[in-house]
Amino acid sequence: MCTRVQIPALGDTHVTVRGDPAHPTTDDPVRPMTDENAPLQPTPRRPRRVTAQDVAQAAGVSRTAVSRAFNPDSYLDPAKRERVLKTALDIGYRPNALAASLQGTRTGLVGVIAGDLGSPYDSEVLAALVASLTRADKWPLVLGGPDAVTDQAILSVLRYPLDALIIRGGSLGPEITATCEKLNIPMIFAGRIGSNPQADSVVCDNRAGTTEAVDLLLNGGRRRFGYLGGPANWSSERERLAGVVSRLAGAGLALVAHRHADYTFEGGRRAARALLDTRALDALICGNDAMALGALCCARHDLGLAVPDDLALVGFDDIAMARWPEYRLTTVRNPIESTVAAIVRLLEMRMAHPQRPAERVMITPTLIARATH
Amino acid sequence: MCTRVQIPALGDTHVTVRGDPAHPTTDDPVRPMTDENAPLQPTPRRPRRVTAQDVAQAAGVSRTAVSRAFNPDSYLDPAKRERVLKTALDIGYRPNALAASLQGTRTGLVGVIAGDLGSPYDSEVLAALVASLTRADKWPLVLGGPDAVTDQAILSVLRYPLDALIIRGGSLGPEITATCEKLNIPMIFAGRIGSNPQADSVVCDNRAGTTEAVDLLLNGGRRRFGYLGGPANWSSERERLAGVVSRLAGAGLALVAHRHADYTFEGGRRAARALLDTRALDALICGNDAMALGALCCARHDLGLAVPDDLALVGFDDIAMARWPEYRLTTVRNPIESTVAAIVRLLEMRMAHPQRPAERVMITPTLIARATH
DNA sequence: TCCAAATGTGCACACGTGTTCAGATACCGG
DNA sequence: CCGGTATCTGAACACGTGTGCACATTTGGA
Repeated sequence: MCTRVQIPALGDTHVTVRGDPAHPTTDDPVRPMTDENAPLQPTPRRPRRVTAQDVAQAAGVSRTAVSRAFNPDSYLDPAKRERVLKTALDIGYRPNALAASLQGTRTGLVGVIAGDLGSPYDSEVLAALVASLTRADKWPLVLGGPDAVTDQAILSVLRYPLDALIIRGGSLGPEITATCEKLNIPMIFAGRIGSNPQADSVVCDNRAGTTEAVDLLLNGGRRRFGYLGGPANWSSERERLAGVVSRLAGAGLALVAHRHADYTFEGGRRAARALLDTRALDALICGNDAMALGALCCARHDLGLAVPDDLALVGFDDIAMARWPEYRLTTVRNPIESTVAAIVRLLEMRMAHPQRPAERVMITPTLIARATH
Repeated sequence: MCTRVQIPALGDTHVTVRGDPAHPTTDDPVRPMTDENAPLQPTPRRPRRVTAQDVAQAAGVSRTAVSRAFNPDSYLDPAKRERVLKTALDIGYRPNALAASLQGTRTGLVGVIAGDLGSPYDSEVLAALVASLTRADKWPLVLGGPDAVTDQAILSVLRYPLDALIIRGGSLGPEITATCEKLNIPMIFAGRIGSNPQADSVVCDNRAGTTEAVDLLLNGGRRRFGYLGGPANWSSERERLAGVVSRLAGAGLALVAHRHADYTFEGGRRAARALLDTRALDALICGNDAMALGALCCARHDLGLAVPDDLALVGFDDIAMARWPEYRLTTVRNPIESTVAAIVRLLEMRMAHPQRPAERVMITPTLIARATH
């Protein structure tokens, strides 16, 4: 009953505002019946939004003038423009970016595929990326979370006319890539070699990173190396491993032990246990910091090893916690700021020159020596 | 002159594109000239997208049929539907969700204001929220990062017809709230009392949380309490403080010391130093876990205090690191899963019943006793 | 005073989609 | 074979915006 009264009221403003979409009133006789099974109607339509037409009417100008008032490039009498903007503010009008995008303008929407967001490093990157995109007037449509980044989900998000798609984490089926290309949505890969080399990408020089780590430990006199990596099928992971192996080979050494886990603290802790139980190692290099911290925890608490005396430990990424006094983890910094800056730069270049050849930015990691080596 | 030439050329391909996307060749005679001052043209238009019309042409059906093929509610001959979907897949067509939303359908876009994303708890909540929204077929437009959530940014994002706006962190100017209401965009507040009580909100029972923490410490024989809080103007912060103060008062006690910091590890560490230097406390309650960990670090390393023997320490939130063996922080869990579930539920209810009265969900935190009390 | 140039404005179209409505086609009983 | 009905389909409109083009108005100079 209450709603009955309210809806015509709404419809009333509705009617006066526009020409005459008399829908609501025509529907009314039916409403009382449908009210009960309201849940049945699948999705109630979005309530009407204030439009440029409304502003025009309120300000006594043409709709065109309203449009021009909001676009600095178009000409409009300054006084009139001010008046329009004033009344727009009053009645709470915002130009509908979606309707505008039908004209061929950019949408400003950028898809961001963020992976499972489980690891602290991923979270830090996402935070920095979101902040940078916001500053660059690009609005990130974020896809992420454990098991949430399915092909289905990506296809759904591709229904929106995105200016670009940033892939950082998660893997992309080939049909997704193909769809993107057909839809003319440029892709920017970050963190892993782009599966198709004709897309922009930002990659870390993973080999150089772990090579440097091995060097540090060799100089420290370590000889019996272990490696604790992430999922073996990730290309970045393979590169990190390759850096370790090849540098060791250069010194006439080979890995004593070697294992893959899931890039998490707990996973690292468990895998480290299996790796260290034999006490055959004096150095352990980890594929990321979360696992390195897990390994550190394992060494200290589960096995009673002294770090770095009994065991040297090096991580990868340099997450915030690696700096914390409890850990002071020696690690290879995978610099977030430069990575994000590179992504945004590639994005802006791509927007400005859609046809330019793909660029690949290589980020050089730096060794951060702290207290675990 | 150059632009003069280019515009007809563009218009030309534009027309022919339907059948023949001959862009490059037609443009070619002009390109060499425009290439030089290409940066001058402000924003090149978004390249054309495959449309339903293209599919219709390719499949030899009407555009209407294509539309129907993608909407299960509309009727279409099954064989024809299949053929349409097939060719759509071939040429990589996806219905344009934005154009569709002009019809009044929901956009599926949800704004998420995530605050500065500095704290681990915020990141964890964001990750969980993004994942849940993805599963609920809602696509989050995330705004966050230090200094990135300005009123200007929020107004920008309001140009998109959002189905709803989720505010968790950051503060909202009153004019933003007003604009949202005028635009008919429902708001859902999480983590703090909604500034306007007629909006949906999910709040944690902060008072109950810190009350329970004080109880635990009182039972443990502590008497000289300190409190280390976050920014004093946050309502959630005030409630946590109030819980401490009032429970202490109930026991005939008062806070010995009391300080505000910025909710970060380092901030907590510094503030704890100032707070603990006098050694007048035997219990310290912190407004969140990050600061509690900082305080723990300070107690152990900077001051050489034994925790919990010299000092009991309790945090708030229960972030992942609180569980780590290095810390084993006793804390008040601010449950992420229930919070996010509540947000999504409120969102779905609001979508289904736009006119329903505002609901406020209270989340009850639970004390997690670990090793610092 | 008159004309050309400059300035300001509104009409009308386009964008890509969902949906209504009337018309076309197939089916079936008489 | 005919008429009625159920099934299927395409033309046309609406959604909210940007913009080219033509027209209206003002300005300046001779």
